[in-house]
Amino acid sequence: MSRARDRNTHAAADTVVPRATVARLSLYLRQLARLLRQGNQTVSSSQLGRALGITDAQVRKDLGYFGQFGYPGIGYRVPELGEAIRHILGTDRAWPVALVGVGNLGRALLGYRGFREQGFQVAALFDSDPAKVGTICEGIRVEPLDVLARVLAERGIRLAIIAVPADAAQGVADRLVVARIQGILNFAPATISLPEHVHLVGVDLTVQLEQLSFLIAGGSPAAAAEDDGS
Amino acid sequence: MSRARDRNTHAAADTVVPRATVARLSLYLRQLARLLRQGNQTVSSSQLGRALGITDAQVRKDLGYFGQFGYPGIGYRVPELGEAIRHILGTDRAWPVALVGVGNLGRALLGYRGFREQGFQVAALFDSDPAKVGTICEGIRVEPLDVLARVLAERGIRLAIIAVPADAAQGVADRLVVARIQGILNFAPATISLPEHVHLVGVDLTVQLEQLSFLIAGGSPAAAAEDDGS
DNA sequence: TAGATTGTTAATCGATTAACAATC
DNA sequence: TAGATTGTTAATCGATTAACAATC
Repeated sequence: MSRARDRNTHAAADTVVPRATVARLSLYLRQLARLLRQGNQTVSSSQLGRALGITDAQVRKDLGYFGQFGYPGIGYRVPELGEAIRHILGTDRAWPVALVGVGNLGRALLGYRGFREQGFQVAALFDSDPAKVGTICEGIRVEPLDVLARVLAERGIRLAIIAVPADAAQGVADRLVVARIQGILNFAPATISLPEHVHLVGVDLTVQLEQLSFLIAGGSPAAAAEDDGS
Repeated sequence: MSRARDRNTHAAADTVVPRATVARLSLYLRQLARLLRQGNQTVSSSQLGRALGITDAQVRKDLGYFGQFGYPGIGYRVPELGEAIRHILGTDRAWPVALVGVGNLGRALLGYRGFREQGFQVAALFDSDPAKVGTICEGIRVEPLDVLARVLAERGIRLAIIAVPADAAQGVADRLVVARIQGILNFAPATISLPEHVHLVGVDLTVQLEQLSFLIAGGSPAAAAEDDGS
């Protein structure tokens, strides 16, 4: 379809892509959306990098893992590169996801517009609390964990979000694995272990919070030793 | 006080600690809490590493940035190491934080127990929506952004959480900087830029979600090129 | 003492950056 | 054509792992 796509579009099948590269792909996509809104038709690796605080070489290297998308002397065509990245990330499709845990955090995630914008649609809700089972949130009935496997299969769900308390997280993960889940986004502040073939991405607020605390509490080993000066 | 603390407890003042090391410190702390609950008095670097899926050398190296906490032949004393890490992370103190943006996500964060458990206490709420200003959430009055500087100073707040829409994030960040904030935890899916001296930790759900999508959509460059084979 | 385990230095691995021929 | 910018290889940088003398 697009010119760049016609060209050599994949590296060797066994090339390993660093996680950091995939994370930056999301940032490129976000910046491309902004550029498109502003009416820019092309962008160079150095412009893209400058906006995100990374080098131009990094931008080109990241994209280079997936193919050739640019035009020497010109740069990248904004709409075309956006489409290509969306395809790489798999966000050019709709992903139905299951949300396990309809507590405080779970309900907030359910109301989070960003999910739908990114092509993720919560298609099933689960909770272990009998008082919550049967209630309706955002139009979806809360199901008990027993029917996990059946519901996932019926609704073609391959992704799950865990938003349960830390001590319940591993148990839920195990049940999701049995129900043949393929990827888990874990919000519980817990280290969970999974078989190789199930992908895990963790959003650990505790860790992030402690990072920040560390940074402002002093941040250097010396400061940690010096103690309460001030 | 404790024996380990008496010994050489800090590296050279200019040693740079990798962010990844700080993140792992949080995981060590979490595992130590579990061990303590189970009644373990000591733990070795290899036990700690095995529980978290990292090498024993990594554990010792991470701790080595901050001092000597172990006992050759024995390992680490669980309560003592826990205390030491809490001190390094700065979570042995209470941190009052400001929460900007009392929407869906903001209110969920407000109700999140994990914050308080980690020593963070939301001590001020802000929102730009006049309809929300003056309302009370969890016992705290929502203030307008105009009074940011005064309220932060009055309540001794050095940390802020941004939970506003993406297009408002940079503006809020700028106002926080003017109000002399020292660290920001940003939940808005936006790249924000700050002066050097203000610390930033981002929790970017979009990026995490796209990571997961990438992993299950294929994950390899080849899969991205192969297209819809399923 | 013998066995276990630390703290730390050296070796390895992987990711970022620089450089530049090829291309528009 | 001259100027700009890519894709990619080589050089650099930083983080992880291995190894081992010192210590309990």
